[in-house]
Amino acid sequence: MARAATTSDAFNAVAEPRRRAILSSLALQERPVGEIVDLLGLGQPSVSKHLRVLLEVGLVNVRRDGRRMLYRTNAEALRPLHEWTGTFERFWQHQLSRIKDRAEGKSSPSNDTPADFHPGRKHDLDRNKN
Amino acid sequence: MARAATTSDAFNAVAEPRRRAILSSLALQERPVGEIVDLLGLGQPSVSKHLRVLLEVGLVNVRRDGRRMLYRTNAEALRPLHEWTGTFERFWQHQLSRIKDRAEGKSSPSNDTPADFHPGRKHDLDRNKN
DNA sequence: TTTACATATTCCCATATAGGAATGTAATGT
DNA sequence: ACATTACATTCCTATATGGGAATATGTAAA
Repeated sequence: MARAATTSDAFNAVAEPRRRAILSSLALQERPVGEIVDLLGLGQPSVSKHLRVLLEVGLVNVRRDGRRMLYRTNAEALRPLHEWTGTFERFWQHQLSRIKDRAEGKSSPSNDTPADFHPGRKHDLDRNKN
Repeated sequence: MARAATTSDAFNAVAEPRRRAILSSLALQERPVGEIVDLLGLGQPSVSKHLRVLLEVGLVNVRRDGRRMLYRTNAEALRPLHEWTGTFERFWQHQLSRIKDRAEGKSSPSNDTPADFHPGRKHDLDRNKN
């Protein structure tokens, strides 16, 4: 099998650095495609295609304004990522505090297994794949 | 150009769901490969290859114990991911309060909320193979 | 209508998968 | 030495990708 589609979930979508750059540029304000092209110095078709991927996984929204399409980041779609990585937070905190604890003669605290990420609902975009 | 290598960074490495499962299973304690194979029900070569990817981006560590290789998650390598997604946190918090405000009947002064537009409702996105 | 502008889509293709089978390699046991 | 255990690597292949050029689509202006 090949790699999972970039449109399969937010994890795959943000694996591409330009898409992360696009998301950052659209977090504060919506922008037309051409502005993203100028800002990031990418080709227009390339930006359009990246936006399409982001749109399919719900990471951005669009609305039309005349002949322009205004895109905007939908931060909510990044929460699964933040929460999954957050499951590991105490492990790296542990490492930092372990040195201190050791110096203070404390015993190691409780542990629990990080959650497996449940992909949850995919967008209802893949109706076409049988 | 093709897609970036899975080994190019943590973002690409964790895009694969099995690798995320592996990371979760190794966060708490180190395990030999065979145990991961049993736990996740994957093929041994497959697990070895995933571990190799994770190792290359620093998401796991290894140490040899006799004929076994004991792997362990290095949570620290997930911090960049957590921090990057964290930069968007205030945006989804913003959205949540907006939703709450609406549910509580508070009036929203101006319409700074771009109409939520989701593709795939009107037309089917034909994702055909060429 | 004709033209210009803004964006989306198509075509082409070199590249990196991910899985399974087969095989290689290292360490241990007898 | 030989068999066994535990992993790693190689070979094979269908598939999705991302970029650029060319083209299509859609909307507004002349």
